[in-house]
Amino acid sequence: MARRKPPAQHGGARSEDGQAQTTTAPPPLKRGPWTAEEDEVLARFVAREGEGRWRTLPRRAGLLRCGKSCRLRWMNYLRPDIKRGPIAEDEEDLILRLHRVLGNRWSLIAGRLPGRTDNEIKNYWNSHLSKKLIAQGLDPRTHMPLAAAPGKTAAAPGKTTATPAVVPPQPPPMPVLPTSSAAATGCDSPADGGNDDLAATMSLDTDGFEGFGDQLLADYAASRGGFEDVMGCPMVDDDTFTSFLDSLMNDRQLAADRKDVMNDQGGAS
DNA sequence: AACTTAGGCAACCGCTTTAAA
DNA sequence: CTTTAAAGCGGTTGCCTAAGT
Repeated sequence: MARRKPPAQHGGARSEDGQAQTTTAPPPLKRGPWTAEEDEVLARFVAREGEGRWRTLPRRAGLLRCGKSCRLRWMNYLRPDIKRGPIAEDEEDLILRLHRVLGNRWSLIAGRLPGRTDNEIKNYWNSHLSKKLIAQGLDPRTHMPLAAAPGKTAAAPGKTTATPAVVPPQPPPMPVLPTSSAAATGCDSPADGGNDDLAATMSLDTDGFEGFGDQLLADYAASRGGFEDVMGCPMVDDDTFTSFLDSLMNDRQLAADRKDVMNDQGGAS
């Protein structure tokens, strides 16, 4: 399935990055749904030449698509390791837990679900899981009870009897994310719509919020033998981060960690 | 049976980050 | 150090289909 507005003959030639083009009359790029033939051409080309150099790939492969489109098609559909079929219950549970920790970091979440793409998870979240949380009276962005969200008085749609099952009373901890290329620099960029935005939308005190996550990560990392602290951002390697995530996604561990942190903060501040 | 509405999802857009020149 | 190109990411769009009226 795939639809997009028809070629639209780009109102002013633009590159795949949306930047103005100055070069001479490029062939009109095809847009919209991919055909089986195009899929085959792309798959065969990538199998032969490997991934990368997406910008020049269409020309080399003989496709009338922009490189971005080729990359997306490959990443989200043609890659051989992509898992097909509905999201399993355990996968759904994992997504929920990861989202509670990571927020809308779809690529990071997808990285922990082998065979699933960020796009797939994002779509699944928006169409299924967010509604599921709302039905449980939880804010899908914060995983906090809707009624308790500051500035919001409205209860869940089906408010009356549908009280949330088990509600974590604290905000999700937000560690620095050193995994994957995008997060390789450690500190989250305020401009990437990541944790800072999330913190803001959670209407939480930012310092307390960050302190909470950092403190939790610090405690954890310390228990693992410590870590560097660069520019105020704890830096951990991928293994540590993975373990950290694992621990966060273990409810009992999470509860214990949170209790410790809350005790620390309650007594210190 | 015909029409309307809502859900699902692939693809595109715009922006940021990273790497190379 | 600055500029530019390439890649990656999250948000959004819009079509198809199923469900509802």
